Amino acid sequence: MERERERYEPASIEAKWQQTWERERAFHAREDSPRPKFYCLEMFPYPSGRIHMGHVRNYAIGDVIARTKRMRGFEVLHPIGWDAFGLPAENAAISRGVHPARWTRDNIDTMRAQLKRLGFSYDWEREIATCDASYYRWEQQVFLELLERGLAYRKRAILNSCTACGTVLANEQVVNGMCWRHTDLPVTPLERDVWFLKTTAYAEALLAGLDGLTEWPDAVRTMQREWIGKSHGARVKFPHVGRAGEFVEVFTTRPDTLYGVTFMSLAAEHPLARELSAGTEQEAPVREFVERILREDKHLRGAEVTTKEGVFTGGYCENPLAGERVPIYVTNFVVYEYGTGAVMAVPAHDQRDFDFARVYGLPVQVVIQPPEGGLTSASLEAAYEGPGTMFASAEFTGTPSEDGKRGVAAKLASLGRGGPEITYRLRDWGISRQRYWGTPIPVIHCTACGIVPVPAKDLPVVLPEDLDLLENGRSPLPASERFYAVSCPRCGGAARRDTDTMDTFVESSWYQLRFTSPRLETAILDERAAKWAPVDQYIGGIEHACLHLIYARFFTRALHDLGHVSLDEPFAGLLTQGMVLNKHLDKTTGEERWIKMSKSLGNVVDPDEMIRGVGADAVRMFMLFTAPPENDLKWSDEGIRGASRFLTRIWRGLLVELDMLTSAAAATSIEGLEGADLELYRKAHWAIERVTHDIDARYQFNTAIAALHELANVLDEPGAAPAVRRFAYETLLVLLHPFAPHVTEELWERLGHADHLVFHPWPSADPAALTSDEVQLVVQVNGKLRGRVTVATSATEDEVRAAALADAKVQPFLEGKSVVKVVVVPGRLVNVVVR
RNA sequence: GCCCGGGUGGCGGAAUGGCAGACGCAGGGGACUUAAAAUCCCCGGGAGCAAUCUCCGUGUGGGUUCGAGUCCCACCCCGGGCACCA
Repeated sequence: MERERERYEPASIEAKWQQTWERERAFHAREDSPRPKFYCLEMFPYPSGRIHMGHVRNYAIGDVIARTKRMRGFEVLHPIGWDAFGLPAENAAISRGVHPARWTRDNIDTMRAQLKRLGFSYDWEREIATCDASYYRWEQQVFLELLERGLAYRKRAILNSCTACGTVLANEQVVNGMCWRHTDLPVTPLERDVWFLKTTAYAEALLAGLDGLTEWPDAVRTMQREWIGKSHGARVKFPHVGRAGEFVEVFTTRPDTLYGVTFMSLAAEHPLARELSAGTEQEAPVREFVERILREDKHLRGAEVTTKEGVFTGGYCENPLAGERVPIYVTNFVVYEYGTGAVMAVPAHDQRDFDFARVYGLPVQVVIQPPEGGLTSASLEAAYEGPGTMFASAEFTGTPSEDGKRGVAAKLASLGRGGPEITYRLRDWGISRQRYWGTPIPVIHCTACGIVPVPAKDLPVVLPEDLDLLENGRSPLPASERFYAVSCPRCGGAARRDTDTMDTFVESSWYQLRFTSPRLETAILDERAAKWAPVDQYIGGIEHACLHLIYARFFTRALHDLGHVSLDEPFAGLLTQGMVLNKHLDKTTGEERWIKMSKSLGNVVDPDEMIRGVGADAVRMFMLFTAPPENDLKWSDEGIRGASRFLTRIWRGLLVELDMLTSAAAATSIEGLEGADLELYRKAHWAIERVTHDIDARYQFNTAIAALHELANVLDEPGAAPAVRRFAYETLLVLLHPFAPHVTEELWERLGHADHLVFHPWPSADPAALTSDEVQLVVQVNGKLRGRVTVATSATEDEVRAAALADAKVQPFLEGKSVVKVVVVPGRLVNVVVR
C-alpha cells in the first residue's frame, strides 16, 4: 500500500497551501461583506533583521483568533505592517556602514518571507511600513492640526539624554534613571527647546476611559491608572515676603496640615531658587548646590534612600492662613516635573520633611492628633502621616482631618490664595528626537516669524534617504543645507527647517486606524475607519502597558477631537502574552537559568530552522500548547518534537484509513449509535464544545489543544464504524485548523472535499451528544472518596441517595455509624455525613 | 515601602466550592530491529513488600463549609508594576 508509506512532509504541504490561500485572496478583508466585522491585530514588529520566537508566539495567538473568527462567520480584518523607523537602523549604519533605509527595507523583505512561511492569515494587501512617506505624511498633517489646537507645543525643557544614543529620551524611556535601551547607562541632563504633545489634556479622559475597557487585563488597567496618577488636594499660594503680589505656589494632598508648615522646598530646577538668592550672600551656595544636584545622576537623586540635602535661598514667604513667615529652601528631593515643583514642608506629618528638618534643625509643629492623641512636637520620633483631628490650627482645631482638607481648600479659595486642585503624575509627551531615521517634524523656524507650520500643500516633508549618518551616528539633517535651508512660508525670508524627527511611538499610535485605509492618498482616514475600528482584539507584550498603549489611546482621542474618527478607544480587547524564555548558562556562576530569548545573550532559536525541521504547523502548535498565553513560555526542543509527533500521528492515522473513510458519509446524528460509535461520536461533540469555549471565551489555547489530543486518543481506539470515524476525523481537522492550518487543509482535501477549511463554518455541538442517559457519581463519606455509583441521569435525589448508601465500597464506612446527612449534588457526587 | 499577580508530580501545565494532577514533555519497563532511530503497548505524586486496599499530599499556620488547590485571616517565598509624585 503506497499510501501508508507516504510520510508527513510539512515543507511541500505548507508551501502548497500558502500559495493557494494567496492565489484565492483568502485573507483579504472585504469592505462590502455582509458579515459582521472582526478586527484582530497583533502589535506590529520592528524590522530588526529576523523574526524571533517572541513574534512567532504573538502572531500564532493572533492567527488562531483571526482564523477562528473567520470560520465563525466574521469578516476578519487581520493586517500586518512594519514599525520601521528607529534607532537600531542607525546602529546598523554605524557598525556596518549600511544605510538605515536599505537595512530597514532588506529586513522587511526577510521578515515578510518568514511570516509567510508561518502561514499567518494576514491581509498582505494592507501592509504598511511607517518609514514610507505615504504613511508618515499623515502623521505630519496630524501634528500640524495638533499644533493649531494647542495640543502640540514647544517648550524649553531639561531633558534626559543618553550619551550612547546621542539623543533626548522621553520620561517614559527612562527606566530607573537609565536609558531604556542602555539599562546600565545613567541619563544626563540637557537643556533644549523641544516639541511636546499635550497628553495631560487627556489625563482625566484616559483615566475615566479605563473603566470601559472591560476586555483588558486588570493588571494593565491598574498600571495605567497608577501611571496617570490622579491626586486630589489643593493649590496653595504663599505670598513672598518683600515681593508684593508674588507667590510661591505648591500643590499638596494634605491642606489639612497647612498650619504645620515650617519651611518651603523648591526643586533644584525651580527658577525661583536662583532668583531668590540673587544678590544675597546665599547666591554662591545656592548656585553651587543647584549645579551639583543637576549634574547628579537622576536615578540616585530619585532614590528614596538618598540623603536629603538642601540650601537656604535667602527668601521667605508667608503662610496664607497662619500668617507665619517661613524660610524657602532649595532641596534635592522635590520633583520639578510634578505639581508646581515646589512643596510646603510639614515635618510633623510628612516623613521626608521630617528627615530634612532633623538634619537642618528646622522646627516641627504638630497639627494633626491621631485618634489616641498625645502627639507633641518635642517628642515626635517620626512623622505622623495618618488621619486624625486638626490641632493648633486656629478655627479648624478639632476638625477631622478629612473634613479639614475640604475646609482649608475652600478657605484658600475664598481668600484668593489657591483652592481645591487635582494633579496628575502623567506628563506631556516630549516627541523631538535628534535623530535621522524618523518622521521629520513639519515646522520651519524663521528669525522674523518664529515657528511657522509647513503649509499643507507642501506635505510631506520627505526624509532624504540619500544622506549618510555623521560621525558617532549623529543626524545628517542639521548639516544638510538641501534639507534645512528653506524660505519662510510666511515672509519669504531665509528660514530653517526643524531638523528633529519624531519619537517612533508616534507612528505606532495610529497605525491600527491606518490599516483601514492604507492606500488612501487624499486623507488619513475615511469611512472605512468607522466600519472596522476599534480593534476587537489586540495582542502583544505587557511591556507596552504604559507607553504604547497610553500613547495610542491619547492619539485616538486626539484624532477624534480633530474630527478624523468617531471612536474614543482604539483597542476594545487586549491580550498580553508572556515572554519566550530559553535556558542560559551563566558563565560566571555556572548555573543554568531561564531567561528571555535574546540575540545579545546568544540563546535564540531561529524560527526558520524549526520550520525546516518540523514545519510551521508544529512550531505554532508548540507555542500555543506549552503554556497559557499570559504565562512566560519555556522553550523546549522535546516539546516541539511532541507537537510534531501529534500532527504526524493524525497524518498517518488518517491516511491509513483513507479508503475506508472516503467510502462512508460522515455520521450526522447520535440516533442509533451505541458502544464505540457512541463513545467516539460523543467525544467529537465534547471536543467541539471544549475547543470553542476555550478559544472564544477563555483564550486558553493550551486546553483547547489538550481537548484535541483527547479526541485523537479516542480515535486511536479501534471499533467505531467508518461513518462515525469519518465524522470524528473531520471534526478534528476543522477544530485543529486554526492551530495547524496547512496539514488540516491537506487532509481535508484528501478526504475528498472541494472547499477549503479557511472558509469552513465552525461546527456547533449537538446537545444530545453532550448528555447521557447514565451518569457516574462519586460517593464520599465525610468528604473522602469511597466509591462510585452509576445512576440514570433522570434519577431522583432519593434514588441517588439509596444507590449511594447501598454501594458495597461505601458500606464498610457506614458500619457502626449513624448517617447524619446526605448531600446530593446532581450529576456530580453524593457526600454521606456520618458520626 | 506601596499596589498587583503567582506558589499544584522530575518539568510545562489541568481542575463553574464537588473524583487533585486532564493533556503533554522527560523517565522506567516491554514489543519490533543484527543494532539504533522512528513507531507501538504498559507504568508512572509519596508511603505502606503487593494490591482493585489504606494513609498522607496543591508554600506554612489557622478558619468557614457536608466538602477547600479554589473562599476568609495571618505569615513565608517568587515574579511584575510604582517608588522622595507632596
